Amino acid sequence: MARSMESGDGSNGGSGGLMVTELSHIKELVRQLEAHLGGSDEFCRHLTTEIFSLTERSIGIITAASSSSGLDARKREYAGLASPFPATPTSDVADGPFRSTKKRKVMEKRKQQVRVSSPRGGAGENPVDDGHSWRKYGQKEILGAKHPRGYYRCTHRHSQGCLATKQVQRTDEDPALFDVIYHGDHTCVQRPAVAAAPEHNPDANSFLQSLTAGLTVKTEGLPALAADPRGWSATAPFYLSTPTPASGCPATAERSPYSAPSTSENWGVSPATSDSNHVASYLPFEDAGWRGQNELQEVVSALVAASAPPAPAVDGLDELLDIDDVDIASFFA
DNA sequence: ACGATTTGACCTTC
DNA sequence: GAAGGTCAAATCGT
Repeated sequence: MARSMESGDGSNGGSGGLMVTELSHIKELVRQLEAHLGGSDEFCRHLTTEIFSLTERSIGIITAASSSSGLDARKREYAGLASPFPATPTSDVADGPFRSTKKRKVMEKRKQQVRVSSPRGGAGENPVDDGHSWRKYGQKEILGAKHPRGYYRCTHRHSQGCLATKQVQRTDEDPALFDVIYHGDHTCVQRPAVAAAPEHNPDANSFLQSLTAGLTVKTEGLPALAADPRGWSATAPFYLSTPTPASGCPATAERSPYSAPSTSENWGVSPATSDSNHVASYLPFEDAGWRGQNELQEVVSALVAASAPPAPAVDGLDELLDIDDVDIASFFA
């Protein structure tokens, strides 16, 4: 979908309208579903409400992205949707790529926060491979957090001056989930080994088909991920991300928008054996075209999470319900 | 031997 | 001074 939204250099022009139409259709179907459900199943009703809200939100995002310059959307992305945490105070000022002292590194301002699951359902030490090769350079116990935060920088930092970094921290509430904060853009060259599956999705129907595929994979391959209590999106195990303008750095370039990985073990992992040849599988940050797409990704991811059947455990359901009440309210605040 | 990880020290910001 | 981010020597894995 992201790809269909891309429509050249990030304008969301043509296909956006189609998508809005299709999303409106989803809305209507959900409304009908809700009507059919009556009062029979509270959880199902909750889900329909959730899906309805997210669909509306998606429409809003598409509309906004296609009618406005990127600034506002990006501000929103940083301020509310993606990052519940205050911006790193030291990250505002640009600086040279290298320094000679131990002066604190000044990060690029661009920042993206996502939540990812462990590829082994929580057993893995690290979240799923995001397609870039990272080198760990530090770990720190964080006050109030149960798990330490790992600091990673791009493997090609020295060879290519790539300044991308990320911080990975296991969430307190669910050890299977990781909070990943990305700083800076990859400027390194990491040639994608494969450009998986659907090459292009020209219209919203493709988007919906792929969304369905994503839902299936999500449901079958991984434990249900509840919508986040703090308004995070649970990053679904499929790629909704998107290709960036052709002029972008190869590391951030092409990938099919949502090639659904087949298992929880291998999704997002490059088939290449060399760590420097990872597929640019999902791109937490990028220019123009990504802006609104990312928001939509979050929306769809959350939609997927909300649509996934809850784990058998009953308490999970209660938690989910509580969480989503807050989440929904925040959407329209 | 080389690259990645670990970990304590150091640095910056608040 | 506390907390978070980074450095770099030591260590580990291949």
